[in-house]
Amino acid sequence: MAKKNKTKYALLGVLNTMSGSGYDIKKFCDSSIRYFWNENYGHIYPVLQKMEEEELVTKHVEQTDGRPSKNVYSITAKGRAELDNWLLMPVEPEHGRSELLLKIFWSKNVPVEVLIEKFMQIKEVSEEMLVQYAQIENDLKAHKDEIDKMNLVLWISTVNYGKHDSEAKIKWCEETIKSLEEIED
Amino acid sequence: MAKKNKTKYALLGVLNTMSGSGYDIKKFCDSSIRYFWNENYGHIYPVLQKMEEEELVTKHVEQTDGRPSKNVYSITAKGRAELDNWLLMPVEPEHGRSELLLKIFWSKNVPVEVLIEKFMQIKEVSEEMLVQYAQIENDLKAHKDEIDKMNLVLWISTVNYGKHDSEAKIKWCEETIKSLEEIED
DNA sequence: AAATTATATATCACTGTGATATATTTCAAA
DNA sequence: TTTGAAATATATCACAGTGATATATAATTT
Repeated sequence: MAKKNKTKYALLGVLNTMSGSGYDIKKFCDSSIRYFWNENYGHIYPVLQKMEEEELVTKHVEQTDGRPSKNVYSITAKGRAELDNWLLMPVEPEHGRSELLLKIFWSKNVPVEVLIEKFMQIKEVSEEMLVQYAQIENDLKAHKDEIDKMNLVLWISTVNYGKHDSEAKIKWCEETIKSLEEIED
Repeated sequence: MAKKNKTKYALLGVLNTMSGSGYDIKKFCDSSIRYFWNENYGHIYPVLQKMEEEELVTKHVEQTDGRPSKNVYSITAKGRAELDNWLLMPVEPEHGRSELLLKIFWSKNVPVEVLIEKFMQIKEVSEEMLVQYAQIENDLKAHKDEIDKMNLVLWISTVNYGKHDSEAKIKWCEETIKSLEEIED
């Protein structure tokens, strides 16, 4: 019927690593999985409440003075089972919507020089991303003694995905620019 | 505030090529841009209505016997201007959510053999995609005399994106499988 | 002292998704 | 031949996801 709720699994994954509030979860996401997954409060809070009802997590309220009291969530055995089960299920095919490709597809009346300029910009952004991924990989390898062996391989694999993706985009831009230049003649 | 409506531009792009009903538009999308853009009726019909109100398209009702009467939409000068304007604007950065990478990130307790098996499956799917993209490219080149020169370059570029993307995934799978095998020892 | 950043939760309006409902024609297989 | 599947055509629902905004206060920086 509707799209399947994947935020649930992102939150279960975080809570399987640490207990924390919605705010803590958001911070964790932003600092670790942000390159391929982003969460926002508008979803975190309602999904946490729903998961509590489903007994996938438990809530305990921490009183603080001044600040709003903190709702600390922890994963339950049932939640862990749900996560493990999801991890083994095949990934649902992602149709995705690429605004970039949509624009290119409809751009026949855009002047060639403007298009070439745009592809050069895309190439530059991809080159910057490549530098960022290399940095993350270095950071991971620098802390390799503190990270679980298995996690290290998996986390480096996700970074590697980004590297291959950026490299592919760069090559694609170069090839497209070349064929656009051939039109101009 | 909310996410920006991109369906609008997809529909304007289609209607810039041909006039037609919601049904026609859906068919066009499924047969041309499906690899990077998918539209569904749940969105096409309300967005068409809204665009009519904004005078980006006009509707004329075609009576048919038996079947529901067909609402044929055509793009207006205002709609064409809106499309042209959007085409020149930079692409909004896509954060995207990759269920695949999310799963890998949380998979430290999944047995290594199971993970390797999963990566082999992903590799196979990417190899199949590569074949499909090659086929589309051949089809395009076979009809190159009927296609506008500029469109041919742009459409082949979008197919090429898919090819580079698949190739990158294949390489990534091979590398990850290799590093997973090294853990097993 | 003032301004900014960090902590913390909640809600709104909107976009996007995929299933389902409804109804008829046309064509092919049993 | 009739049964049924596929194509034509529109509409609607429940839910998922987004990003901005509202509301408060503490700690830190300027």
